[in-house]
Amino acid sequence: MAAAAAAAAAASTASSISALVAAGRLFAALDALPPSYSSSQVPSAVYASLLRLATSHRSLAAARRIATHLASSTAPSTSHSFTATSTFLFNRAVESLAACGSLTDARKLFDAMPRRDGGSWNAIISAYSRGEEPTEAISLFSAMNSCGVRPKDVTLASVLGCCAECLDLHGARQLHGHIAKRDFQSNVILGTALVDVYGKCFALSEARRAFDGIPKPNDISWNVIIRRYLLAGMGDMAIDMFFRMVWAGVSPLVYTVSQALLACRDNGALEEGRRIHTFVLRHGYEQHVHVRSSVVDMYAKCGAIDLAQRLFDLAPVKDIVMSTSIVSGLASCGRITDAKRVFEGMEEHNLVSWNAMLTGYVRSMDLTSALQLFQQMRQETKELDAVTLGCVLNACTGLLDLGKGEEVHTFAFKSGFIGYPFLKNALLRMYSKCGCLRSAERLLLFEMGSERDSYSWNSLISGYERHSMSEAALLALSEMHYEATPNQSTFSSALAACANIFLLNHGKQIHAYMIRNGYVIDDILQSALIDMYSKCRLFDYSMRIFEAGPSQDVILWNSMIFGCAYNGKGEYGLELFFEMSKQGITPDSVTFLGALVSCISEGHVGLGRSYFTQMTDEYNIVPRIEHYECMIELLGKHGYMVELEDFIGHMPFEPTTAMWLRIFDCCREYGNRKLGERAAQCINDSNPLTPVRFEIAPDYKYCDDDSDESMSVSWEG
DNA sequence: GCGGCTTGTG
Repeated sequence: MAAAAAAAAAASTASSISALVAAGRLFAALDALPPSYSSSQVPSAVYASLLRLATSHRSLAAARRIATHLASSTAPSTSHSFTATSTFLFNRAVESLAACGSLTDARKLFDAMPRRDGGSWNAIISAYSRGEEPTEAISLFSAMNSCGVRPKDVTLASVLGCCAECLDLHGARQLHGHIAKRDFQSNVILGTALVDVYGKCFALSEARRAFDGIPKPNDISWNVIIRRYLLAGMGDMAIDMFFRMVWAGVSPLVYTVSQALLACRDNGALEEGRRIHTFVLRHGYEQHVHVRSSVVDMYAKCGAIDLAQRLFDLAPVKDIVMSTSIVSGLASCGRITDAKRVFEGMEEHNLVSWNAMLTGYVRSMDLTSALQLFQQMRQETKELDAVTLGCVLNACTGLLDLGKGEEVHTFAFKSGFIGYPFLKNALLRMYSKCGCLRSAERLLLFEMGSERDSYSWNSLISGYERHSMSEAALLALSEMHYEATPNQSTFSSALAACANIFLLNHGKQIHAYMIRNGYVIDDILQSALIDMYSKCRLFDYSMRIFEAGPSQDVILWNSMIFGCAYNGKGEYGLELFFEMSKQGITPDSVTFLGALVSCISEGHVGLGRSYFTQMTDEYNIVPRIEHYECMIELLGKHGYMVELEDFIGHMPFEPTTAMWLRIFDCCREYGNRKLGERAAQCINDSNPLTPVRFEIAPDYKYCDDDSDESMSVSWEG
């Protein structure tokens, strides 16, 4: 009779709790729970519904009350009374505590359970894997295996996710073993999770094997392998997989189409990009704004800028992303004015579009405009980031403006953007180029730590090389070896360093090292080798390298023309100069410099003058200081003093002190007093502490254009 | 989920 009454009371308690739960009144329902010391039992369905409600309210307090109630009323100290039902409820409580934010509570409850099943392990492992402690999830997984509990597919999937997060390749391989043992390989979700974890750990061949092991990969599986290839920098494989996917009859996700187009962009794969574009049009993907943007971006970056521009003009909606793609595309192929027009026509600008325009100016070497745009940007927006600062730094680097570069450094430090490694690299490069090698060293050695990479070392090495510290450059190369892989840039600077100090054997060793290790000797390396061998007087070697790769690259020809000049074969250099124009290769300012140098050594004054005219008038190349120096040398060395005076009179700037010194010497040699005294005056103005005095050399060479001088020469020791 | 981001030759 009493038992029946108790049962009835319990039933009524249960139904009133259920009603409160149904009404969503969590705490009222909790208050209705019978005291845990009473003998009245709460049905498991009620606990379960309470826990669900606590979880949906994310109420840790509620979850704790339920867990405590559950623990005391199931009396876990007597493990024989701990039934499968209790285990089930405890598992739900563990999940709920974790979902409400307390991994600690979940873990305490899990540890207190006298009996656990696969679900318990799964609950706690999933909790850790969703929380911030993937490593703990992995070690719990090992503990579970030691207890002889066989993992379920969901557990394996969540632990795989943890391995991906910690880049735990070893763990992933072990899980792969479990998956194979349990014959879960045909499970497409697990198979895909495996591909993802291998891919994240950059073990792409294992990722591919796992992918190939999935009997029927779905769109997500394909998406994962394509994305992983792309993120690992293997764009060619990503593109290949995209076509295989289409071939296999699986419809790509919109996201996957964008990824494939990105891969084409990164690889400069215009042809494949075109094919994907056709696919996009045929299958209606062009309605997705992301895909359309990616198509435009792909064309813009693969050199089909006109096509990109046409698609852009036709686009019904020109959003900020697509416009930014066009701006950067136009700027990167030198059409900076067009880029500016699109940029100024945009309805709105954001950080990325400002940065794109800034980068455009920097790439076009219009550095003053870059700095002006930065000023404008500062006025119009408060936003700025590490990329912005990197652009400004690059402008400072190009202008060799150390002062402004240091200002950016200070700002980057104060604003915290210096935390971006690539910005530290930009700083390092700025200091290196500006010849401030001490600051560059300090940055690399003491402030970059593990962040330094081949970019950092390359900047330092090339800085040393450019600033006559060739030994330091080679020393840095050997130190770099311990922590970063040298690349083509590294070797071209190192070869230049060898050339500077005539370290032929060292240069040969670098050459051999590159061949042994399968480095591609591209045009720039080839020209560095030509330069090194010809400066070290191994003219035959440099000729052999020049002739080995028939190249259209003007740099290679430039190096060879200079190589001839170093080896007293100016005539041959001039033949090469003639030959290259015959082959349709456009000479650049350096080519003309080489031609002028050859004319100097061979005494072809008239030819040199006509090259100078040709350069400015036909090729619209603005002569640099070096060209003017060459012309002064050409005319002065061979005694064309009237022409020399005329030439410097027509220069757009006053000759530099170095030029005046050379002119001074030539005037002494050829007995030109008027110009010589003017030179002396200029030299003394700029260097008053060690004045020079003009005197005609006693053995001066007579020059008929200068007749005002007789033999009234005085010579003081 | 699309856009901006560093190293090399004379």
